[in-house]
Amino acid sequence: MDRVERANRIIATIRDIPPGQVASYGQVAEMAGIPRGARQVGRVLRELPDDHDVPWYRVVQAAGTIAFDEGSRPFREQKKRLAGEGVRVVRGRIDMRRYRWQPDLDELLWKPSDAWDDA
DNA sequence: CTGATGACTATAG
DNA sequence: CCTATAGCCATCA
Repeated sequence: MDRVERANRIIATIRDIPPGQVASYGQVAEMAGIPRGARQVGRVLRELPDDHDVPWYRVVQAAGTIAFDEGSRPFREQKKRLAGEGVRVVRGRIDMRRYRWQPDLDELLWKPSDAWDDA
């Protein structure tokens, strides 16, 4: 797997994060098939072209904090975009128990009938 | 090859 | 909550 492919998988994973939900750098890496690649995720995001439409703001640190310095331009931008989707940043933190992207749970919520078939 | 660098993370005090 | 420390790993000088 070369650099380009890793980047593509990371980008693809981030695109899959549903609006109103977030994922940590480490989570994105793991889901992209790159264990312990949190820093690589940050690198990819940092190197995206200016015009991209990747939902970068849905990626936050594992603790629920925004990776940029509080008060910085990107920090405010990210907080603003998240707020636009209903993700609140309270006292500098996002409640991960509530907003963390959980693919398994999403599936249950989206097509519950399938999961209940055998009942 | 070596060392420095991060949009990172986990743990300990 | 904060700092320090130690892992982590691709990339670059």
